Amino acid sequence: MRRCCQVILSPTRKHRPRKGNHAASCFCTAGFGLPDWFRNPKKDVGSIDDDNNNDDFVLPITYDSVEQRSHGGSSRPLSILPGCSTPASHEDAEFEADVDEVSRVLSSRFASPEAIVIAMDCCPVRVSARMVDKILRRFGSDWVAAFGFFMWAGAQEGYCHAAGSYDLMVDMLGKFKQFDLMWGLISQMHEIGGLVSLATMTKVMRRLAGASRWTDAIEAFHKMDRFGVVKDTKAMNVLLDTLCKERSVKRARGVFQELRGTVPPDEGSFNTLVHGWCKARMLNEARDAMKEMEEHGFKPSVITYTSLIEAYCMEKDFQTVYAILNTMRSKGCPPNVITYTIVMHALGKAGRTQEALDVFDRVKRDGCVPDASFYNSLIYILGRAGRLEDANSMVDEMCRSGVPPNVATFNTLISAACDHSQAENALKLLVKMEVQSCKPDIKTYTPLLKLCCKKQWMKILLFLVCHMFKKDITPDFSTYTLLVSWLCRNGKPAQSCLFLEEMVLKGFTPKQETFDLVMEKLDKGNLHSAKKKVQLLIVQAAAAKHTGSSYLRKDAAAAAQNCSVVSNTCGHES
DNA sequence: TGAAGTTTAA
Repeated sequence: MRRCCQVILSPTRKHRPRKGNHAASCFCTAGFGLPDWFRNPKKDVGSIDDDNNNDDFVLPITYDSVEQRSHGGSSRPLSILPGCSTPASHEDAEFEADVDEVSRVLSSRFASPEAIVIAMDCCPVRVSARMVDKILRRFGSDWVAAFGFFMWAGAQEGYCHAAGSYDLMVDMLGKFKQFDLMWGLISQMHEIGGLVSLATMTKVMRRLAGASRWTDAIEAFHKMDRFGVVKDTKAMNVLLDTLCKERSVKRARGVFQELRGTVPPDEGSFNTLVHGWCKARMLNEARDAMKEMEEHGFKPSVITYTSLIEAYCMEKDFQTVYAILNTMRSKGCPPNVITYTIVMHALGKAGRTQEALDVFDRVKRDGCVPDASFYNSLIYILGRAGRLEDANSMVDEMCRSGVPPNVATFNTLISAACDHSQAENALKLLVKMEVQSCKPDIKTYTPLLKLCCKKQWMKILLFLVCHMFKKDITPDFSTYTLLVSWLCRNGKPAQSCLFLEEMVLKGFTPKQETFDLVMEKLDKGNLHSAKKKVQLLIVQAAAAKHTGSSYLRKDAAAAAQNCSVVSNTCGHES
């Protein structure tokens, strides 16, 4: 029997959502909704296992509200459904409608930012800094859409981009390695009138170094006075920190030696270097930097010692760690909550759970006040040791101590619950976040997505993906990679292709092994037409990577039309 | 995000 597995990825004419009823067109008829067990938590979690006779799987194609059809229009369930909130005022409602309208336009794949500018011209919305901010964040993993919108918005009468919006766009172009466009924007900012700040140049330097263009990052520092940004100690420290954090502490030392005659270093400059050497696990150099620090008249501080302690923690040399702690106390530079967090965490990770918990007592004895990160680390250790109840009760202790749990707290708990296959508890925590107005991030979803892939819970996976979109959290490169490979390994190769195509269309270049894995599984499943499509994707991705051009989508969009993992049937074809 | 610490995952 031919099993039909409809996979729709991006909007085609046929599936283009109609205005005003986008929600219903988000999903194919087979239905995606809040799972029953979720509204009825008493139901056995085992029953959420996806019914395998329902393979319809469609990614959300708009960012509009997901419809409430799963509620049957009656009482509102305990819901983390996106789109439930009602705008506070008429103005808010108008804003939300405009944002949805822009999102609808941008969600159709365009060949270039210029094509978006043209398409946007029939979009009657009111541009504001708030809207630009919202759209840039929402399309944070789609630079073509974001930049097209940004150019269009900047050309609207009565509106000028704020410096902060420019910085956001600069950062995004840098994130996607569109450095020519990035520099073009910087020039524009400068010509308009002094909009380039150290904040702007910080993003430039960090993105360049992040792309292993260390020399360009240093060059950017040298030429920043052309844009009216002063090359002072603060600016130098940013460059040093950037180089250290982006795997090039030796270049940082070079820059430091070169600049020392013109830019006076401060305590921060030395601490940055010490930390850089420590992270690179080059302890002799770290100690040398500490000596040099003292020669310059700066005493090593709690920050300096903490960096050193962290390095010995990485070496699992706890004897030296305890010795440094004693030195600190004797020198009148006692460890603080950050120092203790590092030590406790390292002990926990090394499996020395009890010793780690003893640090908690020491902290209290020292009169040191635990903060959220400290508690989060403690929760992580308890979760790792399988003590989930203790981990959860730690949240109560946090609240009692006046330290409210934050995203990382929930993420840690959710991750621990998922690790122990406690899906229901994990999802309850997601609800609790919503109730406590704690905004989830990508790390909130990753363990949940992983669990869904493992268990083949396709409906819940889709539910979560929609929930993410509504919260303006789009999968990043590693999340896409993980979704593709997990689905593949867990018997859902067709669904895996969806994410693979989405990934390529968004301008990410999947790793060769990701392609290889998908091809292998499609081969095994005799999914020949899907295989052809993936072969096309490989070509597209390679072409996009090679040209690095902003027009990569011209091919991608055209290929998507033909290749159509879009509105297509990948069944067994033999 | 960024002079030190916590959460994903290969």
